[in-house]
Parts: sequence; C-alpha cells; structure tokens
Amino acid sequence: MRVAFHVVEARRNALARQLRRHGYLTLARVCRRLGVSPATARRDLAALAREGIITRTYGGALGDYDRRFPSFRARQRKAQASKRRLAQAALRMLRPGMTVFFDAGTTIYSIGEALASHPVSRITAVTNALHLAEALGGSKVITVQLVGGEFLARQSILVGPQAQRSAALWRFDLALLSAEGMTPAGLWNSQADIVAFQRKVATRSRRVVCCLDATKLGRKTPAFLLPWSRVDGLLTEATARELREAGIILPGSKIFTANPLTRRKPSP
Amino acid sequence: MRVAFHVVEARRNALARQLRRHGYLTLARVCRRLGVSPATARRDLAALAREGIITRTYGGALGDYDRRFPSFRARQRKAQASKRRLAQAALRMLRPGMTVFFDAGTTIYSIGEALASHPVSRITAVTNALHLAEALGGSKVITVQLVGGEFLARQSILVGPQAQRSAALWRFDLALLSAEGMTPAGLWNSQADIVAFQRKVATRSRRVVCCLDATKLGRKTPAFLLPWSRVDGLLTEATARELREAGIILPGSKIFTANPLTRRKPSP
DNA sequence: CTGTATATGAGCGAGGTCAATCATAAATGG
DNA sequence: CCATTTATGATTGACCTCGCTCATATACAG
Repeated sequence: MRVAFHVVEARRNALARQLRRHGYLTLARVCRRLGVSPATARRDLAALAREGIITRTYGGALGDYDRRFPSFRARQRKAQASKRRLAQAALRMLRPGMTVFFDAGTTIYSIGEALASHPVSRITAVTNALHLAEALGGSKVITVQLVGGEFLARQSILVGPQAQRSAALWRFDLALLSAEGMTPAGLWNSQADIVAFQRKVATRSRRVVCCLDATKLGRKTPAFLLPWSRVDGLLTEATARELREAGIILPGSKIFTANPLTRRKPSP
Repeated sequence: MRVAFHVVEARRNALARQLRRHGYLTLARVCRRLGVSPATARRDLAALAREGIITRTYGGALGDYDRRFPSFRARQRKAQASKRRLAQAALRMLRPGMTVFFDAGTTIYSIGEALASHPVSRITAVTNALHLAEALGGSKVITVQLVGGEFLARQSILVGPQAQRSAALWRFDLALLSAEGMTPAGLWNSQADIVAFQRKVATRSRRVVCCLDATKLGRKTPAFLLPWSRVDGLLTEATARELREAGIILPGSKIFTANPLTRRKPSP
C-alpha cells in the first residue's frame, strides 16, 4: 500500500498545478485526476492547505489566486489606511484631460484603485504594469494604455528596449514613479532594466512624482534611479521629520505626506 | 415576506461583488453577509450561477476568476480535445529562434498553453492578449513581448493606433490570427479596431495562419478581415469535407485540421 | 382596494462530506 | 534481512448541504 516519498511529492505537486490551472476542483475530480481514493485525496489536499498552497473548501479545494505573485496580495494589504490617504493626495494632482504615467508598485497600485473608484474624467493612464491596467480598466472615462515591451511574469510588468521605445512615443503631464529606496542622494531601485525604463519615462514627463512608503527611507539598492533635482514631488507616508532625519532635504512644496496635519509646512 | 424587486437585485449585485472580492464564500458566510436565510442565499447563488456570473460549488460559491470575461473560461473548456490536437499541429509550425505573433482568442490561447508546457527554444512570442502573455510567461526559453496599445478591459486585449504602431515595429516569421467567421470570401471579425490591428500584423508577417474552431464555419460578421489569398494556412477542427461544403476551397497544403487522419491530403 | 404573483423561511428526506480509526502492505533504515 | 515507519484504502458515525414542498406575508397590477 505504501508508495515512495517522491511519488507522494510528485502527486501533490501535480495536484497543486491542476488546482492552479482549474481554480477549483471537487474532491471527486481530484480522485479521478490523481487516481487515488477519497481518503488519500483528502490527505493530499490537507497537506497542501497546511502549506498555504491551496485553500480547502467544503467538498473541494481552491488553487490560490495569484500564485505567480504570491506576495502581491499580502503586500497589498499592508498599511492600507495610510496608503489610502496617499492615494487621495495623488488624486488631487490629477486634472481632467491629463496624460499620466503609472509605474508598477503597490503604492501606485492603490492610487490606481482609488482612481478607478473615483474617476477623474478624460484621464489617459499609461502604465507598464498589467495589474494596474486591469484595476483601472473598465471605467469609461479613463483610457488605459499599456506600453509595449518584454513581459516579466514574476512582476507582471513590461520592460526592455521595446518598452523604452514605446514610452518615448508619449508625452506625460505627470509620471508617478515607484522606487525601492531613498537616500540623500536620491532614489534607488534594484533592477537595471526597470531603472532604464523609468528614466526614459522621466525624460518624457513634465512632472515627476515619486511614491514611496516609509519603509523605503534610507534604503539604498543596486541601481540609482534619479537625483532629487529631477523629482518634482515626493508622495510618502513618512513624516517631514523622518525625512529630515534621513537627510532628505526637499522644499516643503515638493512633499506630500499621508498625514494631513503635517502636510505642506513651508518655512516662512 | 416578499421584498421589492430592486431590493433583490441590489442584494444579488452586492453578493456578486463580494464573491468577486473574496474569491470564495461558504453558504454560511453568504447568509451572514446578506442577512438572509440559507434558502434565500441558495436561491441568490443559483440565480447568479444561471447568469454565469459566479460558479456554484458544494457548500459555497466562487466569484468567477476573470469576472470581466465571464465566458472566457467556459468557452475555454469547450472542445478541449480537438483544441489540444490543433495546438499540437500549431506547435509543429514553430522552429527555434522564430518570432511569432499570437492573436487573442481561445483557440490561440490553447496553443499558447501547449507552448508553455512544451516550450520550443528561443521563441519570441509577441501578443496583444494579456491572458496569453500570462500563460506564456514564466518559461525561461520563451521571450514574451506585449505590444503597446489601448487596454480593452472586456477582452483584456490591446488595440488602437498605438497598438498598430507598436506592431509595425516588428517583423514576424509567423502570425497566428483569430477570427469569428469564415466564408468563401475570406475571414471576418466583429470589431473594426481589432481588424485594423490584425491587418497591420498580417502585413508585418512572412506567414499568416488563421486558427478557427468549427463553429466559425460559414459565419459572417460585420468587419472583413482578410481574403483567403492573404492567408498562408488555416488551422481548424473542421474537416476538409466541411470546408468544401461551406464553399471554402483551399489547397490542401494550407489546411491543418485537428483530425490526424484527414490531415494534408493534397490532390495528386 | 382587491386579487394575484412572488420572495421568503421553515421543515423534510436523500445523499454527500468529513474526521477518526484500523488493517495492511510497501518503503525506509539500520 | 529484519524491524520500524508510514502511505493507503475501507469503514463508520456525525454533521452538513441540497432540492423540494409548503405556508405566509408582502409587493405589484388592474
């Protein structure tokens, strides 16, 4: 009756894959697909559920939603309240008729969500992030444009020379850029091809606003993105004081924080 | 006991929304969220399931994955076996190093799935369909490129002038195109902007192969796509005989059917 | 205002699912 | 090669879900 370890492991991997593909499978279907008894099918499902790979339901199981971006939804949930406030601040920058670039990244994604639920009329939203396009899509007053480029499945974004060429065809009123770190020198990101694309976008935009959450403060990652002199606005949940302590000195008019109380206090 | 129509309608819409958001809800949860008895919850779920908006499961319900494309998965499931055979035939056209355009459409989507599970090395896959990009993405030997363009949320594809400009930057060895109808005159599709894009792709491709399932035989839709003279291959599950009866006369070397027995029988 | 249509919730039997237990046979480890 | 571990499938009883019918109260139409 017993079978070898690797057989079990392979079967469970196959089950996870099938579940991923089909989204939902009843117990009976699992039995037929795996060629095992209900008891074993149950045990396999329980094992996968314990690992968090699938979700068990009464009578079947669900392949977890975005397996390709396992952390995306989780990250998305973090710091919701302050992200919402940031998003509101971002929306106040938008005017009807604008052409706006939306970068990838969770902060900007939540701005996109906010825009989708309170659309500003005749906005043309350009992005290289598929998630964002899908979040923004469906609204009738917003035109969503995806740049072309090489598809990075891990992050579900478009990069590469084609993406840069595609971005060069546009002229943005505003570019919302994301980054993974900010230091007194400026903004940092980790992947060279993403930075190259972001720089191209920056050159094509009248105004560049960077959106970073507070965890990015003082973090320096491999690839340099932009110096502060090239940035027209910083949208962050960090307080003005935290920024100062991190050595990031910007005119108050450039800073948009999530906290309405500490917003824009330019020195007299 | 009875409530007004609009109340029922609003409740069911809310239910659909919640299901969409949460992915899966047990019957008990539905009851609590809606504040109704299990009987009513069942009725609501049954109604939504009948409309294809959700999927009923034993003990609960699923908000359909891609609720934006309610029919996508359903259409996808149809005619699986013959679609798989078609996909195999399509894979035989691919050679390492090729640059291939993949159109939107369920038939071509299944070709993409087949390619993803049996990758041909160094293929560059270009597409305007987000689903397809996600299905193909992740493989290390396949480069997936998305063209730019306006995002159509309903179909999750890219169209418009930008898309045509973006396609014009490419040179394809092979273009796999989809259509909604075929008559003796040629191929038909329904949306003008899609047809415009497909034509641009065709002009940029050394070889144009159309992929249609048998239901498209004899169907004529508003927008004319291409005459048969511009098509280098027809990939279909329809038999050679069915094609003849529909008045579609093509040299046997251009026809690739799903049935291996009737495949390629050129006249002597 | 009256009659009809219908949305609701309760009760019912039939059948499905689950977790637990147990015997067994095969894989593992020494 | 033997002792141990463990993956498997059968069984069982408790619980749950389902579709059905039915009584009822409310919305809707004339």
